[in-house]
Amino acid sequence: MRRPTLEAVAARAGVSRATVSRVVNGESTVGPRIRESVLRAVEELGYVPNSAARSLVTQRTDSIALVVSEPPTRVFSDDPLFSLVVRTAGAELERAGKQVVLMMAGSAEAQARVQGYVAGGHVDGVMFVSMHSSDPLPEAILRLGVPMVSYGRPAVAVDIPHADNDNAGGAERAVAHLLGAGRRRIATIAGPQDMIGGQDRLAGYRTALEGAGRRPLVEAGDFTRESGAAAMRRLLAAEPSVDAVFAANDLMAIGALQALRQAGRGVPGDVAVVGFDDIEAARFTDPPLTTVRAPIVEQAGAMVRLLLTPPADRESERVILPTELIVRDSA
Amino acid sequence: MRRPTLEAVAARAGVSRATVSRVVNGESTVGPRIRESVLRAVEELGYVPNSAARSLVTQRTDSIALVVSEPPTRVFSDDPLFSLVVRTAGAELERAGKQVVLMMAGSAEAQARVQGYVAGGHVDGVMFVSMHSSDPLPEAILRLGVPMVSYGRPAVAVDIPHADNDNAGGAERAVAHLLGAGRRRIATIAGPQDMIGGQDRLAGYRTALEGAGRRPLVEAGDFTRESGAAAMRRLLAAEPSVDAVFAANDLMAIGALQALRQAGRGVPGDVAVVGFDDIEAARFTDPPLTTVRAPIVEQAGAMVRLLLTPPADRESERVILPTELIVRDSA
DNA sequence: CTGAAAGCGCTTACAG
DNA sequence: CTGAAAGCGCTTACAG
Repeated sequence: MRRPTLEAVAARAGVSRATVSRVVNGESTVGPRIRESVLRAVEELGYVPNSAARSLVTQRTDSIALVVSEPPTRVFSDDPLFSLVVRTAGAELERAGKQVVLMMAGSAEAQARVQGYVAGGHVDGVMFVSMHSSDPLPEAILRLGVPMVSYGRPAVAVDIPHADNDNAGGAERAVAHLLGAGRRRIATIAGPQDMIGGQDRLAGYRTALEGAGRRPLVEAGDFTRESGAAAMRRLLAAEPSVDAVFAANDLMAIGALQALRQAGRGVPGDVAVVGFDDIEAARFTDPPLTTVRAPIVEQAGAMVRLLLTPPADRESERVILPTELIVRDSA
Repeated sequence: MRRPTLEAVAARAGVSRATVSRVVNGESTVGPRIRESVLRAVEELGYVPNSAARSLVTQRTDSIALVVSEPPTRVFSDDPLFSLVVRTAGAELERAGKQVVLMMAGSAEAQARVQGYVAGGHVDGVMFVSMHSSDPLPEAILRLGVPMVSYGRPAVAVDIPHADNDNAGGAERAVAHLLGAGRRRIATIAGPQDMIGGQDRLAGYRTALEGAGRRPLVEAGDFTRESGAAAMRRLLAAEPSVDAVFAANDLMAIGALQALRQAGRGVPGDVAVVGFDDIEAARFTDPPLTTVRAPIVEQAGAMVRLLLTPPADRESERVILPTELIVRDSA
């Protein structure tokens, strides 16, 4: 079942291939009669342009790579961040007539594959999600001259247009809330320090605490529930007097909630808990989680728009979205 | 910064384009000296084949479309099923040298786009995730003659190779567990009935209940936490004596847990709750959720292998994976 | 407004 | 084992 070609349509409509091409691509310089009959032939034959042929001559692919740089450990975690970013960006890109090629880049092998793919001219641009500071891809793609953008400020030295949110400010506000409620020993469960989100949220925590003349108390996690629970247990062991904890994301806050419950500590009575992200699960914990809302959907949209806008037309190479404290019952 | 072509490599190595092509594609019929010098030229020039040109002549694309057929309402839900399936399938496909093109098909417009894309010869195969019974795509793609597979038994009349899990059996086992624990009034929060998972899990519930001579009590949800909470409230209002509920997925079970908490009912004391899927969140609820484990990762892997295996070499066109009851504290 | 022709960068029979 | 040549299905100056 061979697909019909331009040639076939031309023959059927009794015109040249050039004319069919013009009609198919919506050029206005074709007479109405002819356009009409070409359209009919296209319809009858069920013609759809062969994209490989088209992209060979136009040097465009209308495809964008969405690169998720997560190591295997986190690949099977169920952080909703990925679904949300991937699906929002995907839908927006599709609306713009672009296709989304999803690429995992969590190992050196996978990174090499991504690089080869981009070098092979498969895509017109690349979007980075969840970048780590050791990621060699941005540098490599910069050399290839392919446009790129990043979800969040890049964790590497390469300067990449990006959409971020005010991670540090959000963290500061969370801690200020805890301080304002009279909490004295405020700990944090920090995220991975090779990621911007992890770094900035920790920085915000430190700023707020130090501004109040208090000493920081930090345990690190890796953004999974499991690691949040483990960090909370360490915190409880190291500093039994802890009466509040700011977790760098909601998943870790959920883990902390569980560890607290198992240790017999009441929330927020004994220990107040604040998360970050405001994922849907935050409304269903017991007690419902106070958290900092990260505008994930908006941020993904902004990133896509950045990539779709030619550099000359961009108002700015970076957009920073505000975060907002959502007070529920856990703090 | 034009990328080097075959031509350039050939010139540099002092051989014909045909020879370079053979070396690049790993054919064994090239003399070692020549191969050596071609490889050197490739290296020096940083040559990477242009995939559009290659696919124009080979008629292959080495790309696979992963079609997620969710309507907007669920697009922004954070069901981890999608991340898991998308990322597992993606990683496996990449390992096989295929690229994954992610496509959302939640509206008629989006469906048309997918169809056009597949018709345009962009992909060698398509994988359906989360299919609804009204989906016109399987039929359309069948006509195009492009190979396809489905995650779960297809919800449409088209016969598609697929990897499924034993949804009905799992549901039966869940209800049997409840019956065995002496529960008398066992309700279910069913999933969408235009999806196979929703249908089969409800069927399993009915089979088990009727086998025990009990009357079914059904409220429907749409697989979101919110809908699970709402269904639980309706159940409580309609039948205050309900002492157990089987939710067709964990997210709805989590919603039910919240509604029960708000209604002052103890779990499992007053009402036992069983979910389905065993997503990571199930281990972090209060109390931890008893649920039926769906082998999501294995199922995604099986689906990929099905697509990658030529029809003639397949042992079967459908693989059904077992489910397992995971007993925690909620039932 | 329409067409003839060149060319995008590869692969693959076909000769030798 | 290697090369000359045709051809994959399009688009786009260039003429007219």
